Amino acid sequence: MTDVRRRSTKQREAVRDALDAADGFVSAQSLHAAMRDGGSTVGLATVYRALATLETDGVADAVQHDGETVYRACTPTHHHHLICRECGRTIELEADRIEAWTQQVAADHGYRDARHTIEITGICDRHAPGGDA
Amino acid sequence: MTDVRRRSTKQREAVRDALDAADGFVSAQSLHAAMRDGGSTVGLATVYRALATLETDGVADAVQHDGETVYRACTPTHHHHLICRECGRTIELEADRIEAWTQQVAADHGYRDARHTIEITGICDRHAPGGDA
DNA sequence: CGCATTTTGACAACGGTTCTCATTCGCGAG
DNA sequence: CTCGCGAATGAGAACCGTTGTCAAAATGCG
Repeated sequence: MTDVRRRSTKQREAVRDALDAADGFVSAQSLHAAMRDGGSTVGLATVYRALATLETDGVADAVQHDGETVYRACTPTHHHHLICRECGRTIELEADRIEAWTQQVAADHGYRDARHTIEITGICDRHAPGGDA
Repeated sequence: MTDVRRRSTKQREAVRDALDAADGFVSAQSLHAAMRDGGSTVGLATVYRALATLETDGVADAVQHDGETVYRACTPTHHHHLICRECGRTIELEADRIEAWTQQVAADHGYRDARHTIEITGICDRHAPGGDA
């Protein structure tokens, strides 16, 4: 399952570079825009495809955000995110306890090959307490 | 924040009923189809709106599934889900430890009003181990 | 080099969700 | 009970992110 026949193309590399250069999470569209802005002529569909393969390869991290799929170059270690609902500032979290817990829970119920998604959102301290609903 | 001016309409009740009657998670579209199938004339947009308010009211649970938002009548207590990737069979989970952990982590980083999303997926034991990738 | 195969790019098509807006309905006031 | 205001509805268009199509170009192996 890991030996996917895959050619190396400059487009895919370009997407990967752009993703590395991006600060936090970016959507396929904005990444495409940024690339085009930087002189690249890569097509939108290609960006989508590249991002998908990048995720499959474990190089990119995909998260659903408000109906949009946002990607991010991810560190090799498994982690989760703490995201500010106001500004999108993201902090990476690692918690072995939680990893263990999810595996345990899945196993307890007879579920194999457990994966999990954990996202914590909040309002970070850079925002005045009275400013929002 | 909890006193949203809200009228009670038969449409919303119908949606709520339909959601209660549904087995597991259902999309707005399929719920609408089921309702129409059952003689209701509620519009699709209304189903979307009702589902949204239902979620706001804590009566329904929304989960993203493959680009679709699926809803489910949920128990009043906060919980998460363990979902089979093969058949969609769902088990509700409750874990105070995890709740506490998320709050703690958010607070540690100066994030207020923390919310979280936790989904665990796996392959449940009703499926033969050798059948899939 | 030559060929089989993969990948690309432009754009159409798709699907889910949201918006628009005139009409209807709920519900409190009189 | 009736009136009236504003929320809720419904039909369909509009939106938007994403995926499919398909001919042309690129890749890499022999």
